[in-house]
Amino acid sequence: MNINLPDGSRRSFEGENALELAKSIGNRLAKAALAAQVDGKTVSLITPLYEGATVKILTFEDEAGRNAYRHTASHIMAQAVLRLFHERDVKLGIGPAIENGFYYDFDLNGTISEDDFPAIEAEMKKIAKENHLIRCFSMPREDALKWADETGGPYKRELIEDLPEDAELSFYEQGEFVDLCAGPHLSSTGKVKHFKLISVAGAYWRGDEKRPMMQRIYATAFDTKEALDAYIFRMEEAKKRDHRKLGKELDLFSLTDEGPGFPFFHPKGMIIKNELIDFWRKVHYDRGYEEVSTPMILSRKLWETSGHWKLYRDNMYTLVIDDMDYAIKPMNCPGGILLYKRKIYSYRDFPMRVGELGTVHRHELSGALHGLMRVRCFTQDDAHIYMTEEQVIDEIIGVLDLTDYMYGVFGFKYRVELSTRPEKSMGTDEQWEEATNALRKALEIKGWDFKVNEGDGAFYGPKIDFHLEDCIGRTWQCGTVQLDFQNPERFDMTYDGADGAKHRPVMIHRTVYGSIERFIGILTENFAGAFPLWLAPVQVKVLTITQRSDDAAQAVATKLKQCGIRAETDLRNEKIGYKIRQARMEKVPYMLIIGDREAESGTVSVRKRGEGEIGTMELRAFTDVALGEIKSKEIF
RNA sequence: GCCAACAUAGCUCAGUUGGUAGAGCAGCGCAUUCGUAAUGCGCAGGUCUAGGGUUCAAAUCCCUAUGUUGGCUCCA
Repeated sequence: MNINLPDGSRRSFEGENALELAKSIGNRLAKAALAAQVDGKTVSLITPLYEGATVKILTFEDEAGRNAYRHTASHIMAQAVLRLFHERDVKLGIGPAIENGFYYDFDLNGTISEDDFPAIEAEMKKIAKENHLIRCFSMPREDALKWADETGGPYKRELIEDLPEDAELSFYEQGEFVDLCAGPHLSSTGKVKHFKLISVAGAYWRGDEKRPMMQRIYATAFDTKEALDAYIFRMEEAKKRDHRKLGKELDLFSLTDEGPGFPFFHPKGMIIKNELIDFWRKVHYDRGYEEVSTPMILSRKLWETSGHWKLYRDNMYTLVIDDMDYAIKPMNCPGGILLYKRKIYSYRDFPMRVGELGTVHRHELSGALHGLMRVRCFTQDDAHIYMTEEQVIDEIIGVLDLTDYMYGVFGFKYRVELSTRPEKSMGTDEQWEEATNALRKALEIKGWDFKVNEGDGAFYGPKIDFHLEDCIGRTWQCGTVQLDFQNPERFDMTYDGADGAKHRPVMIHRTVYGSIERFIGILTENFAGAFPLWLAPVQVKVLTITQRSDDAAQAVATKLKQCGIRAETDLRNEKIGYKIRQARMEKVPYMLIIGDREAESGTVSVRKRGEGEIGTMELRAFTDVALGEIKSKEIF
């Protein structure tokens, strides 16, 4: 048979499938081969090839190869669960490969716990060792439904029913186990060698909270033991950077049982928060933003006008004052709009950029709370931009540039998503269409890659979201740009146009940090607590070797503070090694060590975080370096 | 909110099959005055998350509540 290889070359070989092709190319490739890509479609290695096809052999290096490997591992896991718990009426859900692993959803009597993992893993090893051939076949719809009723179960039946009439219903079989599955899979169970079950969790069937809750087993699989061990080690290491752990160790913030989801900021955490705010103010002032502040509590009437009372009620904390209903603000916009309405605007005032560091309260579900990442009280670095329709694209681009610039200062990579109309929303389809297109167009002009997130917009408009990663790769939405055609109408906002007539302004809601709390969480994890100098709560620690140098050390610290550098002294009667160790654990960027020699010559011995001793110098030389580093917001 | 697991000193954690609570670090005191990741000795510190129940006896077993963790849902 003749086929084309990805590099464009043609190849003839004896045989009919990709496995035989791989063997003809080389033994190592045949061993590493997991699946094949035939004219762009991923298939099993034993799927027959056809004359003239372009074929790429997939290994664990390829995403599609990894997915096939892990998908097969998930079938092996399901097979093991069926064997072990056959008396518990196991019904299968779905079991896909995901980033870094795979899962399978089960519905069964009783619960699966982590205590069951060793038995499941042992059974999986057995199934792998039995080395069942994995065969793909398809069934007519009628037979497939019959299969579902007899063995597949109600969830599989639902999946079959939801597939289009003309869809091919493919099944994969390994030993006694058969599953409805689009595939592709490895050629046999023996190819799956290194796997580990990670956790069990509840998961609603098809992600719908009104449907039954399944038990999901998360697991991972790799092609070599080394890769599996390395992954497990990496995850363990990553957990050491968890902001909840570092927040406690570095004394930045805390959460108490008395206020679930309501964070407390300690003095050191407050320094970081204030530095972020100072930076934010400077950047926004430079870009033509003004700053306002609106009240925490406003009346029900306002929230009815804005639509929150109807569409956001479950998340609002309400209270009664003088027999009238009020709500603690869950968003800043309605208050901001009241400010807008205090006077009459001209088109000449536009675009008008109004910022607000607004603290909002939202009743988030208890199970959703997560350190500083998901809280019930947080400060948004909000801003509302009022403009004419012609100014919309430029203003969106301005916000995208601003966000890109600010994230760049922290060295963050981010992912962009465009979120469209949700079910609970207001406005006409045309308005949504127009607003969504404006956002899309701005992204296209920037030439940025973005993912469309259907139905994830705010209830008053579509949005562009910026997502940042935490220590173990979970992403959190931070910055957002939301286009709002609704509120200007609901609040009857106007401006005077060049034609002398009243016009409706367009409104953008936007944040860069998103929530200062969440951003601090992301910062902490990304820097593993070793904040760049400008953010470090303690920038310099002055350590003495003996108490003879106390006066000199105190003089140095005073001088540093006069220069605007956050300095602390450690004058305890302890050995220098002990003080250094402690300052290192506190991740202080610079240590200045003062002994008799330095005290006498008026110098400081400098230790830099991550580098160790960098030499003895005049204090003035050190402050020049430090102040330069602070000013430039150097990351490393 | 839902599913599961967990909750012991300021922190990190021990605590066998139920027999009445322990370590390290941190803190305090004393000695030591030391040159780049831990000086020694001593002292103090806990209604074992809360409330019920079983038992002669509960940190340990059972219920309930609260909180936390991993997910689902949701979201900045």
